[in-house]
Amino acid sequence: MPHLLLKDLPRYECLLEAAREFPDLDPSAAEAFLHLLRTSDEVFGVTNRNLGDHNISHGRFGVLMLLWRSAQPRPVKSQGADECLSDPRTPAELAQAAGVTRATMTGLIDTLERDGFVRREPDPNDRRQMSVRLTPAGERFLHKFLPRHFQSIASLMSPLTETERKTLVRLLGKIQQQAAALNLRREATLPVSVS
Amino acid sequence: MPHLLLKDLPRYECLLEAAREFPDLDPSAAEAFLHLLRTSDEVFGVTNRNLGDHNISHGRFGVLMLLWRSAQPRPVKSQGADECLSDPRTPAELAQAAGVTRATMTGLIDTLERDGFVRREPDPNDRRQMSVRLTPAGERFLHKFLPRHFQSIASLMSPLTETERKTLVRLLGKIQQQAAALNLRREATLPVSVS
DNA sequence: CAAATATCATTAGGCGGCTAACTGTCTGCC
DNA sequence: GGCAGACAGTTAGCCGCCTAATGATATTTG
Repeated sequence: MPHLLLKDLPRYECLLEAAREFPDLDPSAAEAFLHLLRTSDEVFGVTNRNLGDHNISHGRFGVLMLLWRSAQPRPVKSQGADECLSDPRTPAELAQAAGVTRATMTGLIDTLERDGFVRREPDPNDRRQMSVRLTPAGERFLHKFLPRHFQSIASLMSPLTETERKTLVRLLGKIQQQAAALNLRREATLPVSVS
Repeated sequence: MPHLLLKDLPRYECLLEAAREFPDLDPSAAEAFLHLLRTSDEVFGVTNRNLGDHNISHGRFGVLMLLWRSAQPRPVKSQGADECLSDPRTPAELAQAAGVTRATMTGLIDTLERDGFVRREPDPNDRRQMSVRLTPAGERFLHKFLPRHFQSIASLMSPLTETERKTLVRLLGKIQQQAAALNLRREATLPVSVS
């Protein structure tokens, strides 16, 4: 299920050698970069295989999770301040929460509806909008699948101690912040030169 | 360019709460898992945008890199033991090195050839095989693009010190090994039950 | 030597990303 | 009240990933 390339990562000495030809190449940065993409790809593959056994993809699973969270009755403190996350129900909200375009969400909901996990209902107040909901079958699927999913994640991270996990999250956070900053800077500069 | 979902990660307290309902959920493992996928997706997006400016995708770029490495004259120590990596030339070798299927590689080479970066040539010894080579245009593209690419990577990793980069690579390595082990175990057990 | 098997590249069809363009509906402003 | 613009969802078309099947060619083996 890989989404990107370079199965065999170049050894560090090779990066050093290549850096002689390309002064912009920072070997330790490149090493971290390659390992990050490679590892996440491998991890993605593991969970994707589990999902594949149940004929579901990562994207569809994400939608089900968002809808499931919305469907929870929120027993206590239901009106107390902001909950953990809001309750997306419309395709646009789901797309926003999932980090995907609305067009893509349309496709995901299409297949989920076809497979009976989800139902579209027109919104009585705003006839532009739809309301998407989990069906009982969708809920049954999640209850059956989630324990297995969580076990996979726990197994994947089992080689790391609690401290190491915190360290990993902290380092990843720094990269994430930098990536977001770079993306923002592009969005700020590009639209001027486009069109 | 995201490939997976969950733009807004759940806060740690939410994971703790959810863990009460699902005993299999290990909160720190789930946190690390989500951050890993999210971060790599963001990083992927940054480099993919740079590539997109030049009308090239990550997958195609990987193929060009593999071919470029093959085309290098290897000035010194050219016969001395194993080089950094071997020299894939046929679609099957490229697919193997890139970690995609041969069918996918056919598609990648199709578009690269259409855009003039690559050329297919029949192998005179084995008429089943093709030989894929960089064109001068492909080489020119790499020489123009690589410095920019390396700068992006260096910028992405700039918030991390050398020590932190080593730590990150070490922790990722542990996860990668575990993921590979899980994938292998599946491959060992599944084929028995299949067909 | 011929038949079975393996291997190479490709094709066909599905899925899930994307962008761009379209349709219908609401909103805000004159 | 009516129209311009914003917004929701969809559609169409491209790309890259997959699996499965196909046809051509090598290789192994009886």
